[in-house]
Amino acid sequence: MGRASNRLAPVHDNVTIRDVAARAGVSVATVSRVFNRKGPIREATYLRVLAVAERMRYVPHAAARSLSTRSTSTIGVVLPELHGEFFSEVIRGIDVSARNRGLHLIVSGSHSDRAAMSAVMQAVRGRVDGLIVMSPDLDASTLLADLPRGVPIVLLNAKADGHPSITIDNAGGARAVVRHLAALGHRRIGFICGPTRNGDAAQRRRGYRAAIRAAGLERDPSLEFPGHFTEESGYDAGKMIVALSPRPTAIFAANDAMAIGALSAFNELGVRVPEDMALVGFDDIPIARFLSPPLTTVNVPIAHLGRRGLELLLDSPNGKCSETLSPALIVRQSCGASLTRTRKKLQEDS
Amino acid sequence: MGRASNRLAPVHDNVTIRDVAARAGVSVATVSRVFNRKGPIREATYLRVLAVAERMRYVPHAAARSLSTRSTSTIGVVLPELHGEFFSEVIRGIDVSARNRGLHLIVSGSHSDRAAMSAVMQAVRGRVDGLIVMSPDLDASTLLADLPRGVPIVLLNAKADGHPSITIDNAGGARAVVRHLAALGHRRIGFICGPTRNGDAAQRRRGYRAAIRAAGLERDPSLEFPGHFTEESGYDAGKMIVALSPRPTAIFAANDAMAIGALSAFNELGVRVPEDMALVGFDDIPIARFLSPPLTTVNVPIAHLGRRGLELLLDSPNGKCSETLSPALIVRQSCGASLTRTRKKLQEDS
DNA sequence: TCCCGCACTGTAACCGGTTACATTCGAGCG
DNA sequence: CGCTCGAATGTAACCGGTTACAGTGCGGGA
Repeated sequence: MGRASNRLAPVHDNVTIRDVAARAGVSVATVSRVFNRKGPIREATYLRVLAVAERMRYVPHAAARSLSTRSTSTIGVVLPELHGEFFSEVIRGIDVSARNRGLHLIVSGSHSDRAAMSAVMQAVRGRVDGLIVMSPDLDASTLLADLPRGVPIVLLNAKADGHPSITIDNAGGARAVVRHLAALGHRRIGFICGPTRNGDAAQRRRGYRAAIRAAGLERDPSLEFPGHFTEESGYDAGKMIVALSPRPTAIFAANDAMAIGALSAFNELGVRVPEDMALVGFDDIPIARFLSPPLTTVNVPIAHLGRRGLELLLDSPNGKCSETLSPALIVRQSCGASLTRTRKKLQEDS
Repeated sequence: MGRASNRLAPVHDNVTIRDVAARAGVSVATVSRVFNRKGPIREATYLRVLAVAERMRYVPHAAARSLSTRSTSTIGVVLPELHGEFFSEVIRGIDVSARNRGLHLIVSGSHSDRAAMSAVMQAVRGRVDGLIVMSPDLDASTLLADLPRGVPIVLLNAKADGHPSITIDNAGGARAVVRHLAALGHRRIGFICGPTRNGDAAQRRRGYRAAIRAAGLERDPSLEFPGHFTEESGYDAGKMIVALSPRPTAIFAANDAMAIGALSAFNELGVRVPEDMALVGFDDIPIARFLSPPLTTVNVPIAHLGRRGLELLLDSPNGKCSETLSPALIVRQSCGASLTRTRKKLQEDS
C-alpha cells in the first residue's frame, strides 16, 4: 500500500519505485536500472525486481520521469482544425511513425487567433519534446515569438528561417491543373477559392491566375468563386456556377472538399460531370478516387507530409533543413480527359 | 541565466520558478501563488511578480506541476485507427470540449492486438488524468485488466460493468434500414459486412439478419459480402455484387466508407443508384450528404459521441452511468425512396 | 598476504513545481 | 502598552523518478 493520504477522493495511491525497492530488498537505483536496462545488473536481481514489480503492478510515473530526464516522450501536433480527411491523414501519418519510435502525440486543433496560439505555445514546456505546427492562417514568425526556447519545431506549409519546414508547391500544382484543362480545350475555367487569409489557398489561386495568363486566356474575375475549404462552401459555389451564363466549362476547386461539394450541386441540378462540366480538386484525399466520377486532383502526399515532419523534427534537431514537396496531377475521370480522348478517337475513326 | 550546465547540446535551460522568485525578491511560494491565483497576495506583489516573470519569459514546467499536483491536464484518447472521417469526427468532438475546459489531448491509434493495448495502458500513469477508449475489436474487460488503478476511463461502443460507457444501438439502426428498404418493396437486400471481430460490425449484422427475418424475407447467406470498413473493401464487394445473378436490388453497407466504395464500383460498371440499385450506409459521416446521389444512412452523432464521452469522464468520476444513443435513419436519395414515391404517385395518377 | 580492479549495488542530491505550516507584521482593542 | 488576530509571505518537505558518486565484495596477480 502507498503512503497515507488525507484525500477522501478515491485517489488510490499507486505503488512507487520505492515500494518496489523495499519489497524486492534492493535500492531504488537498482529498480530504476532494471526498468531502463542501464548499467550492470546481476541476472538474478534483474529477474527478482521484475517479478516483484509485476506482482505489485508497478508502473513508472511518466511525469516524474519527465521531470528528471528532461524529456517527455511526446511530441505536440498543432493543426488549424480537425475537420475532414485532410487533417486526419496528417495526424495518421505522424501517428504511425511516432508509434514506431515509441512516442506519444498531443494534438490540438482550431487555433485561428493569435491569443489561442500563444496559449498553446506556453503550455508546451515540460509537456512535449517538440512541436509540429501547421498554421496556414498565421504568420509563422509571430507564433514562434512565444515558443519557449529549447523546444524544437517544424512547420508544415509555412516557412520561417532558422526552423525546418515542409512545404507544398501549391502554385505549381495549380498551374498543372490549369494547363491540363486548357490542353483539353477549355477556355472558361472557373476557380473556387479557399479561405482568404489562408496561405495555401492564396498560393493555389496565384498558380491558377498565372497559368490562366500563361495559357493565353483572359482572366475573368467573375470566374473566381469564394470558398472556405468546406464541402458546404463548394456546394454553394457549385450552385452559383450553374446559374452563371455563359457557364464555365471547367471548374478547379482549391481543395477536394470543395470539389465534392460542387459535384454534389452539379448532380442535384442535372449538370453532368465530366460531360457538361469538367471538375478538378486539390489534395487527393483518400476518398477522391472513390467519388463518382473519380476525382481528378492534385496529389499531396498528406500522410507523408506528417511522417516526414516528425522525421525532420527528430533527426535534425538543429538541422535547418527544409523541404518542398512537388505535388503531382492525378488524372481520373472528373476532368473528362478520357472522354475527350474517346471523342477524338471517334472523330479520327469516322 | 539558469544553473550551470555541462551539456554541450543546445539545451537552453529554461528559467525556473526559483529564478523568478530571486529576481522579484520574493519566495517561490509567492510566485506559485501568483500563477495559480491561490491564497492572499498583495496587489503590488502580484503585479511585480507577473512583470518579472514576463520579462524573464518564465513558463511553468508542466511535468513538475503534474508531479506535485498529481494531475496532468490532459486526457488520453485511444482509437482503433486514425483512418477516415469517422475517427476524425470523434477526435474533433472531444477536442472542442477539451479545449473549453482547458484540457489537452493525447491521441493514439491502431491498437489491434492485446500487447499494443497493454503497452498503452502502462504508459498512462502520470501522463493523463483519464482515458477515452474505443476498442471495438477487443474485449473491454481484458484491456481494463492492465489499466493502472485510479485512472478513470470511459468506453465508447463497448461495455464493461463498473465503468461508464457510451454505446450506439447498432442493431436498432440496422433494423431500421432493412425495414425501410423492405417497405420500398425490396426483396433481395444485400449486406456488406464489417470486420469479422469488430463489435459494432457484428451488432449491425445481427440487426440486419433479424430484420430480414422479421420482414418475412428468406435469409440468403450469399447476399452477405465481406468487408473491412474501408472504401476499398466496399468497392470490391460492389464488383462482386454486380456480377451476381440474380442481383440484389438493394445494398446495405455496414458503414459509409464501404457504401462509398460500392457506389464507386456501381458507377464504374454502369449500375445506376438508386434506379438500378438502392444503397444505404451507416454512420452519416459529414460527406455522406454530399455524395452523388446523397447517401441514405444511419445517423450516428459522431462528434457528440466524443464530446459526451469527455463529459462523462469528467463529470462522473465514479458515476457508473452509461448511455446508449439511438441512431436515426436519414433518408436521402441513394435508397430511391423519393423515386419510389414518384413511381407510386404516377401509378396512382394513371 | 595485500592490493587492484571490476562488477554490482546503495546513498542522496537533484529535476521544478506545490503547499502545510511557521513566521512576520501591522491594525485594533482592552 | 501588551495582546490577539488576520493578511501576507517564507521555509522546507514533499511528488516519484534518475544518476553521479561512493561503497562493497570478490577474483586474480604480485
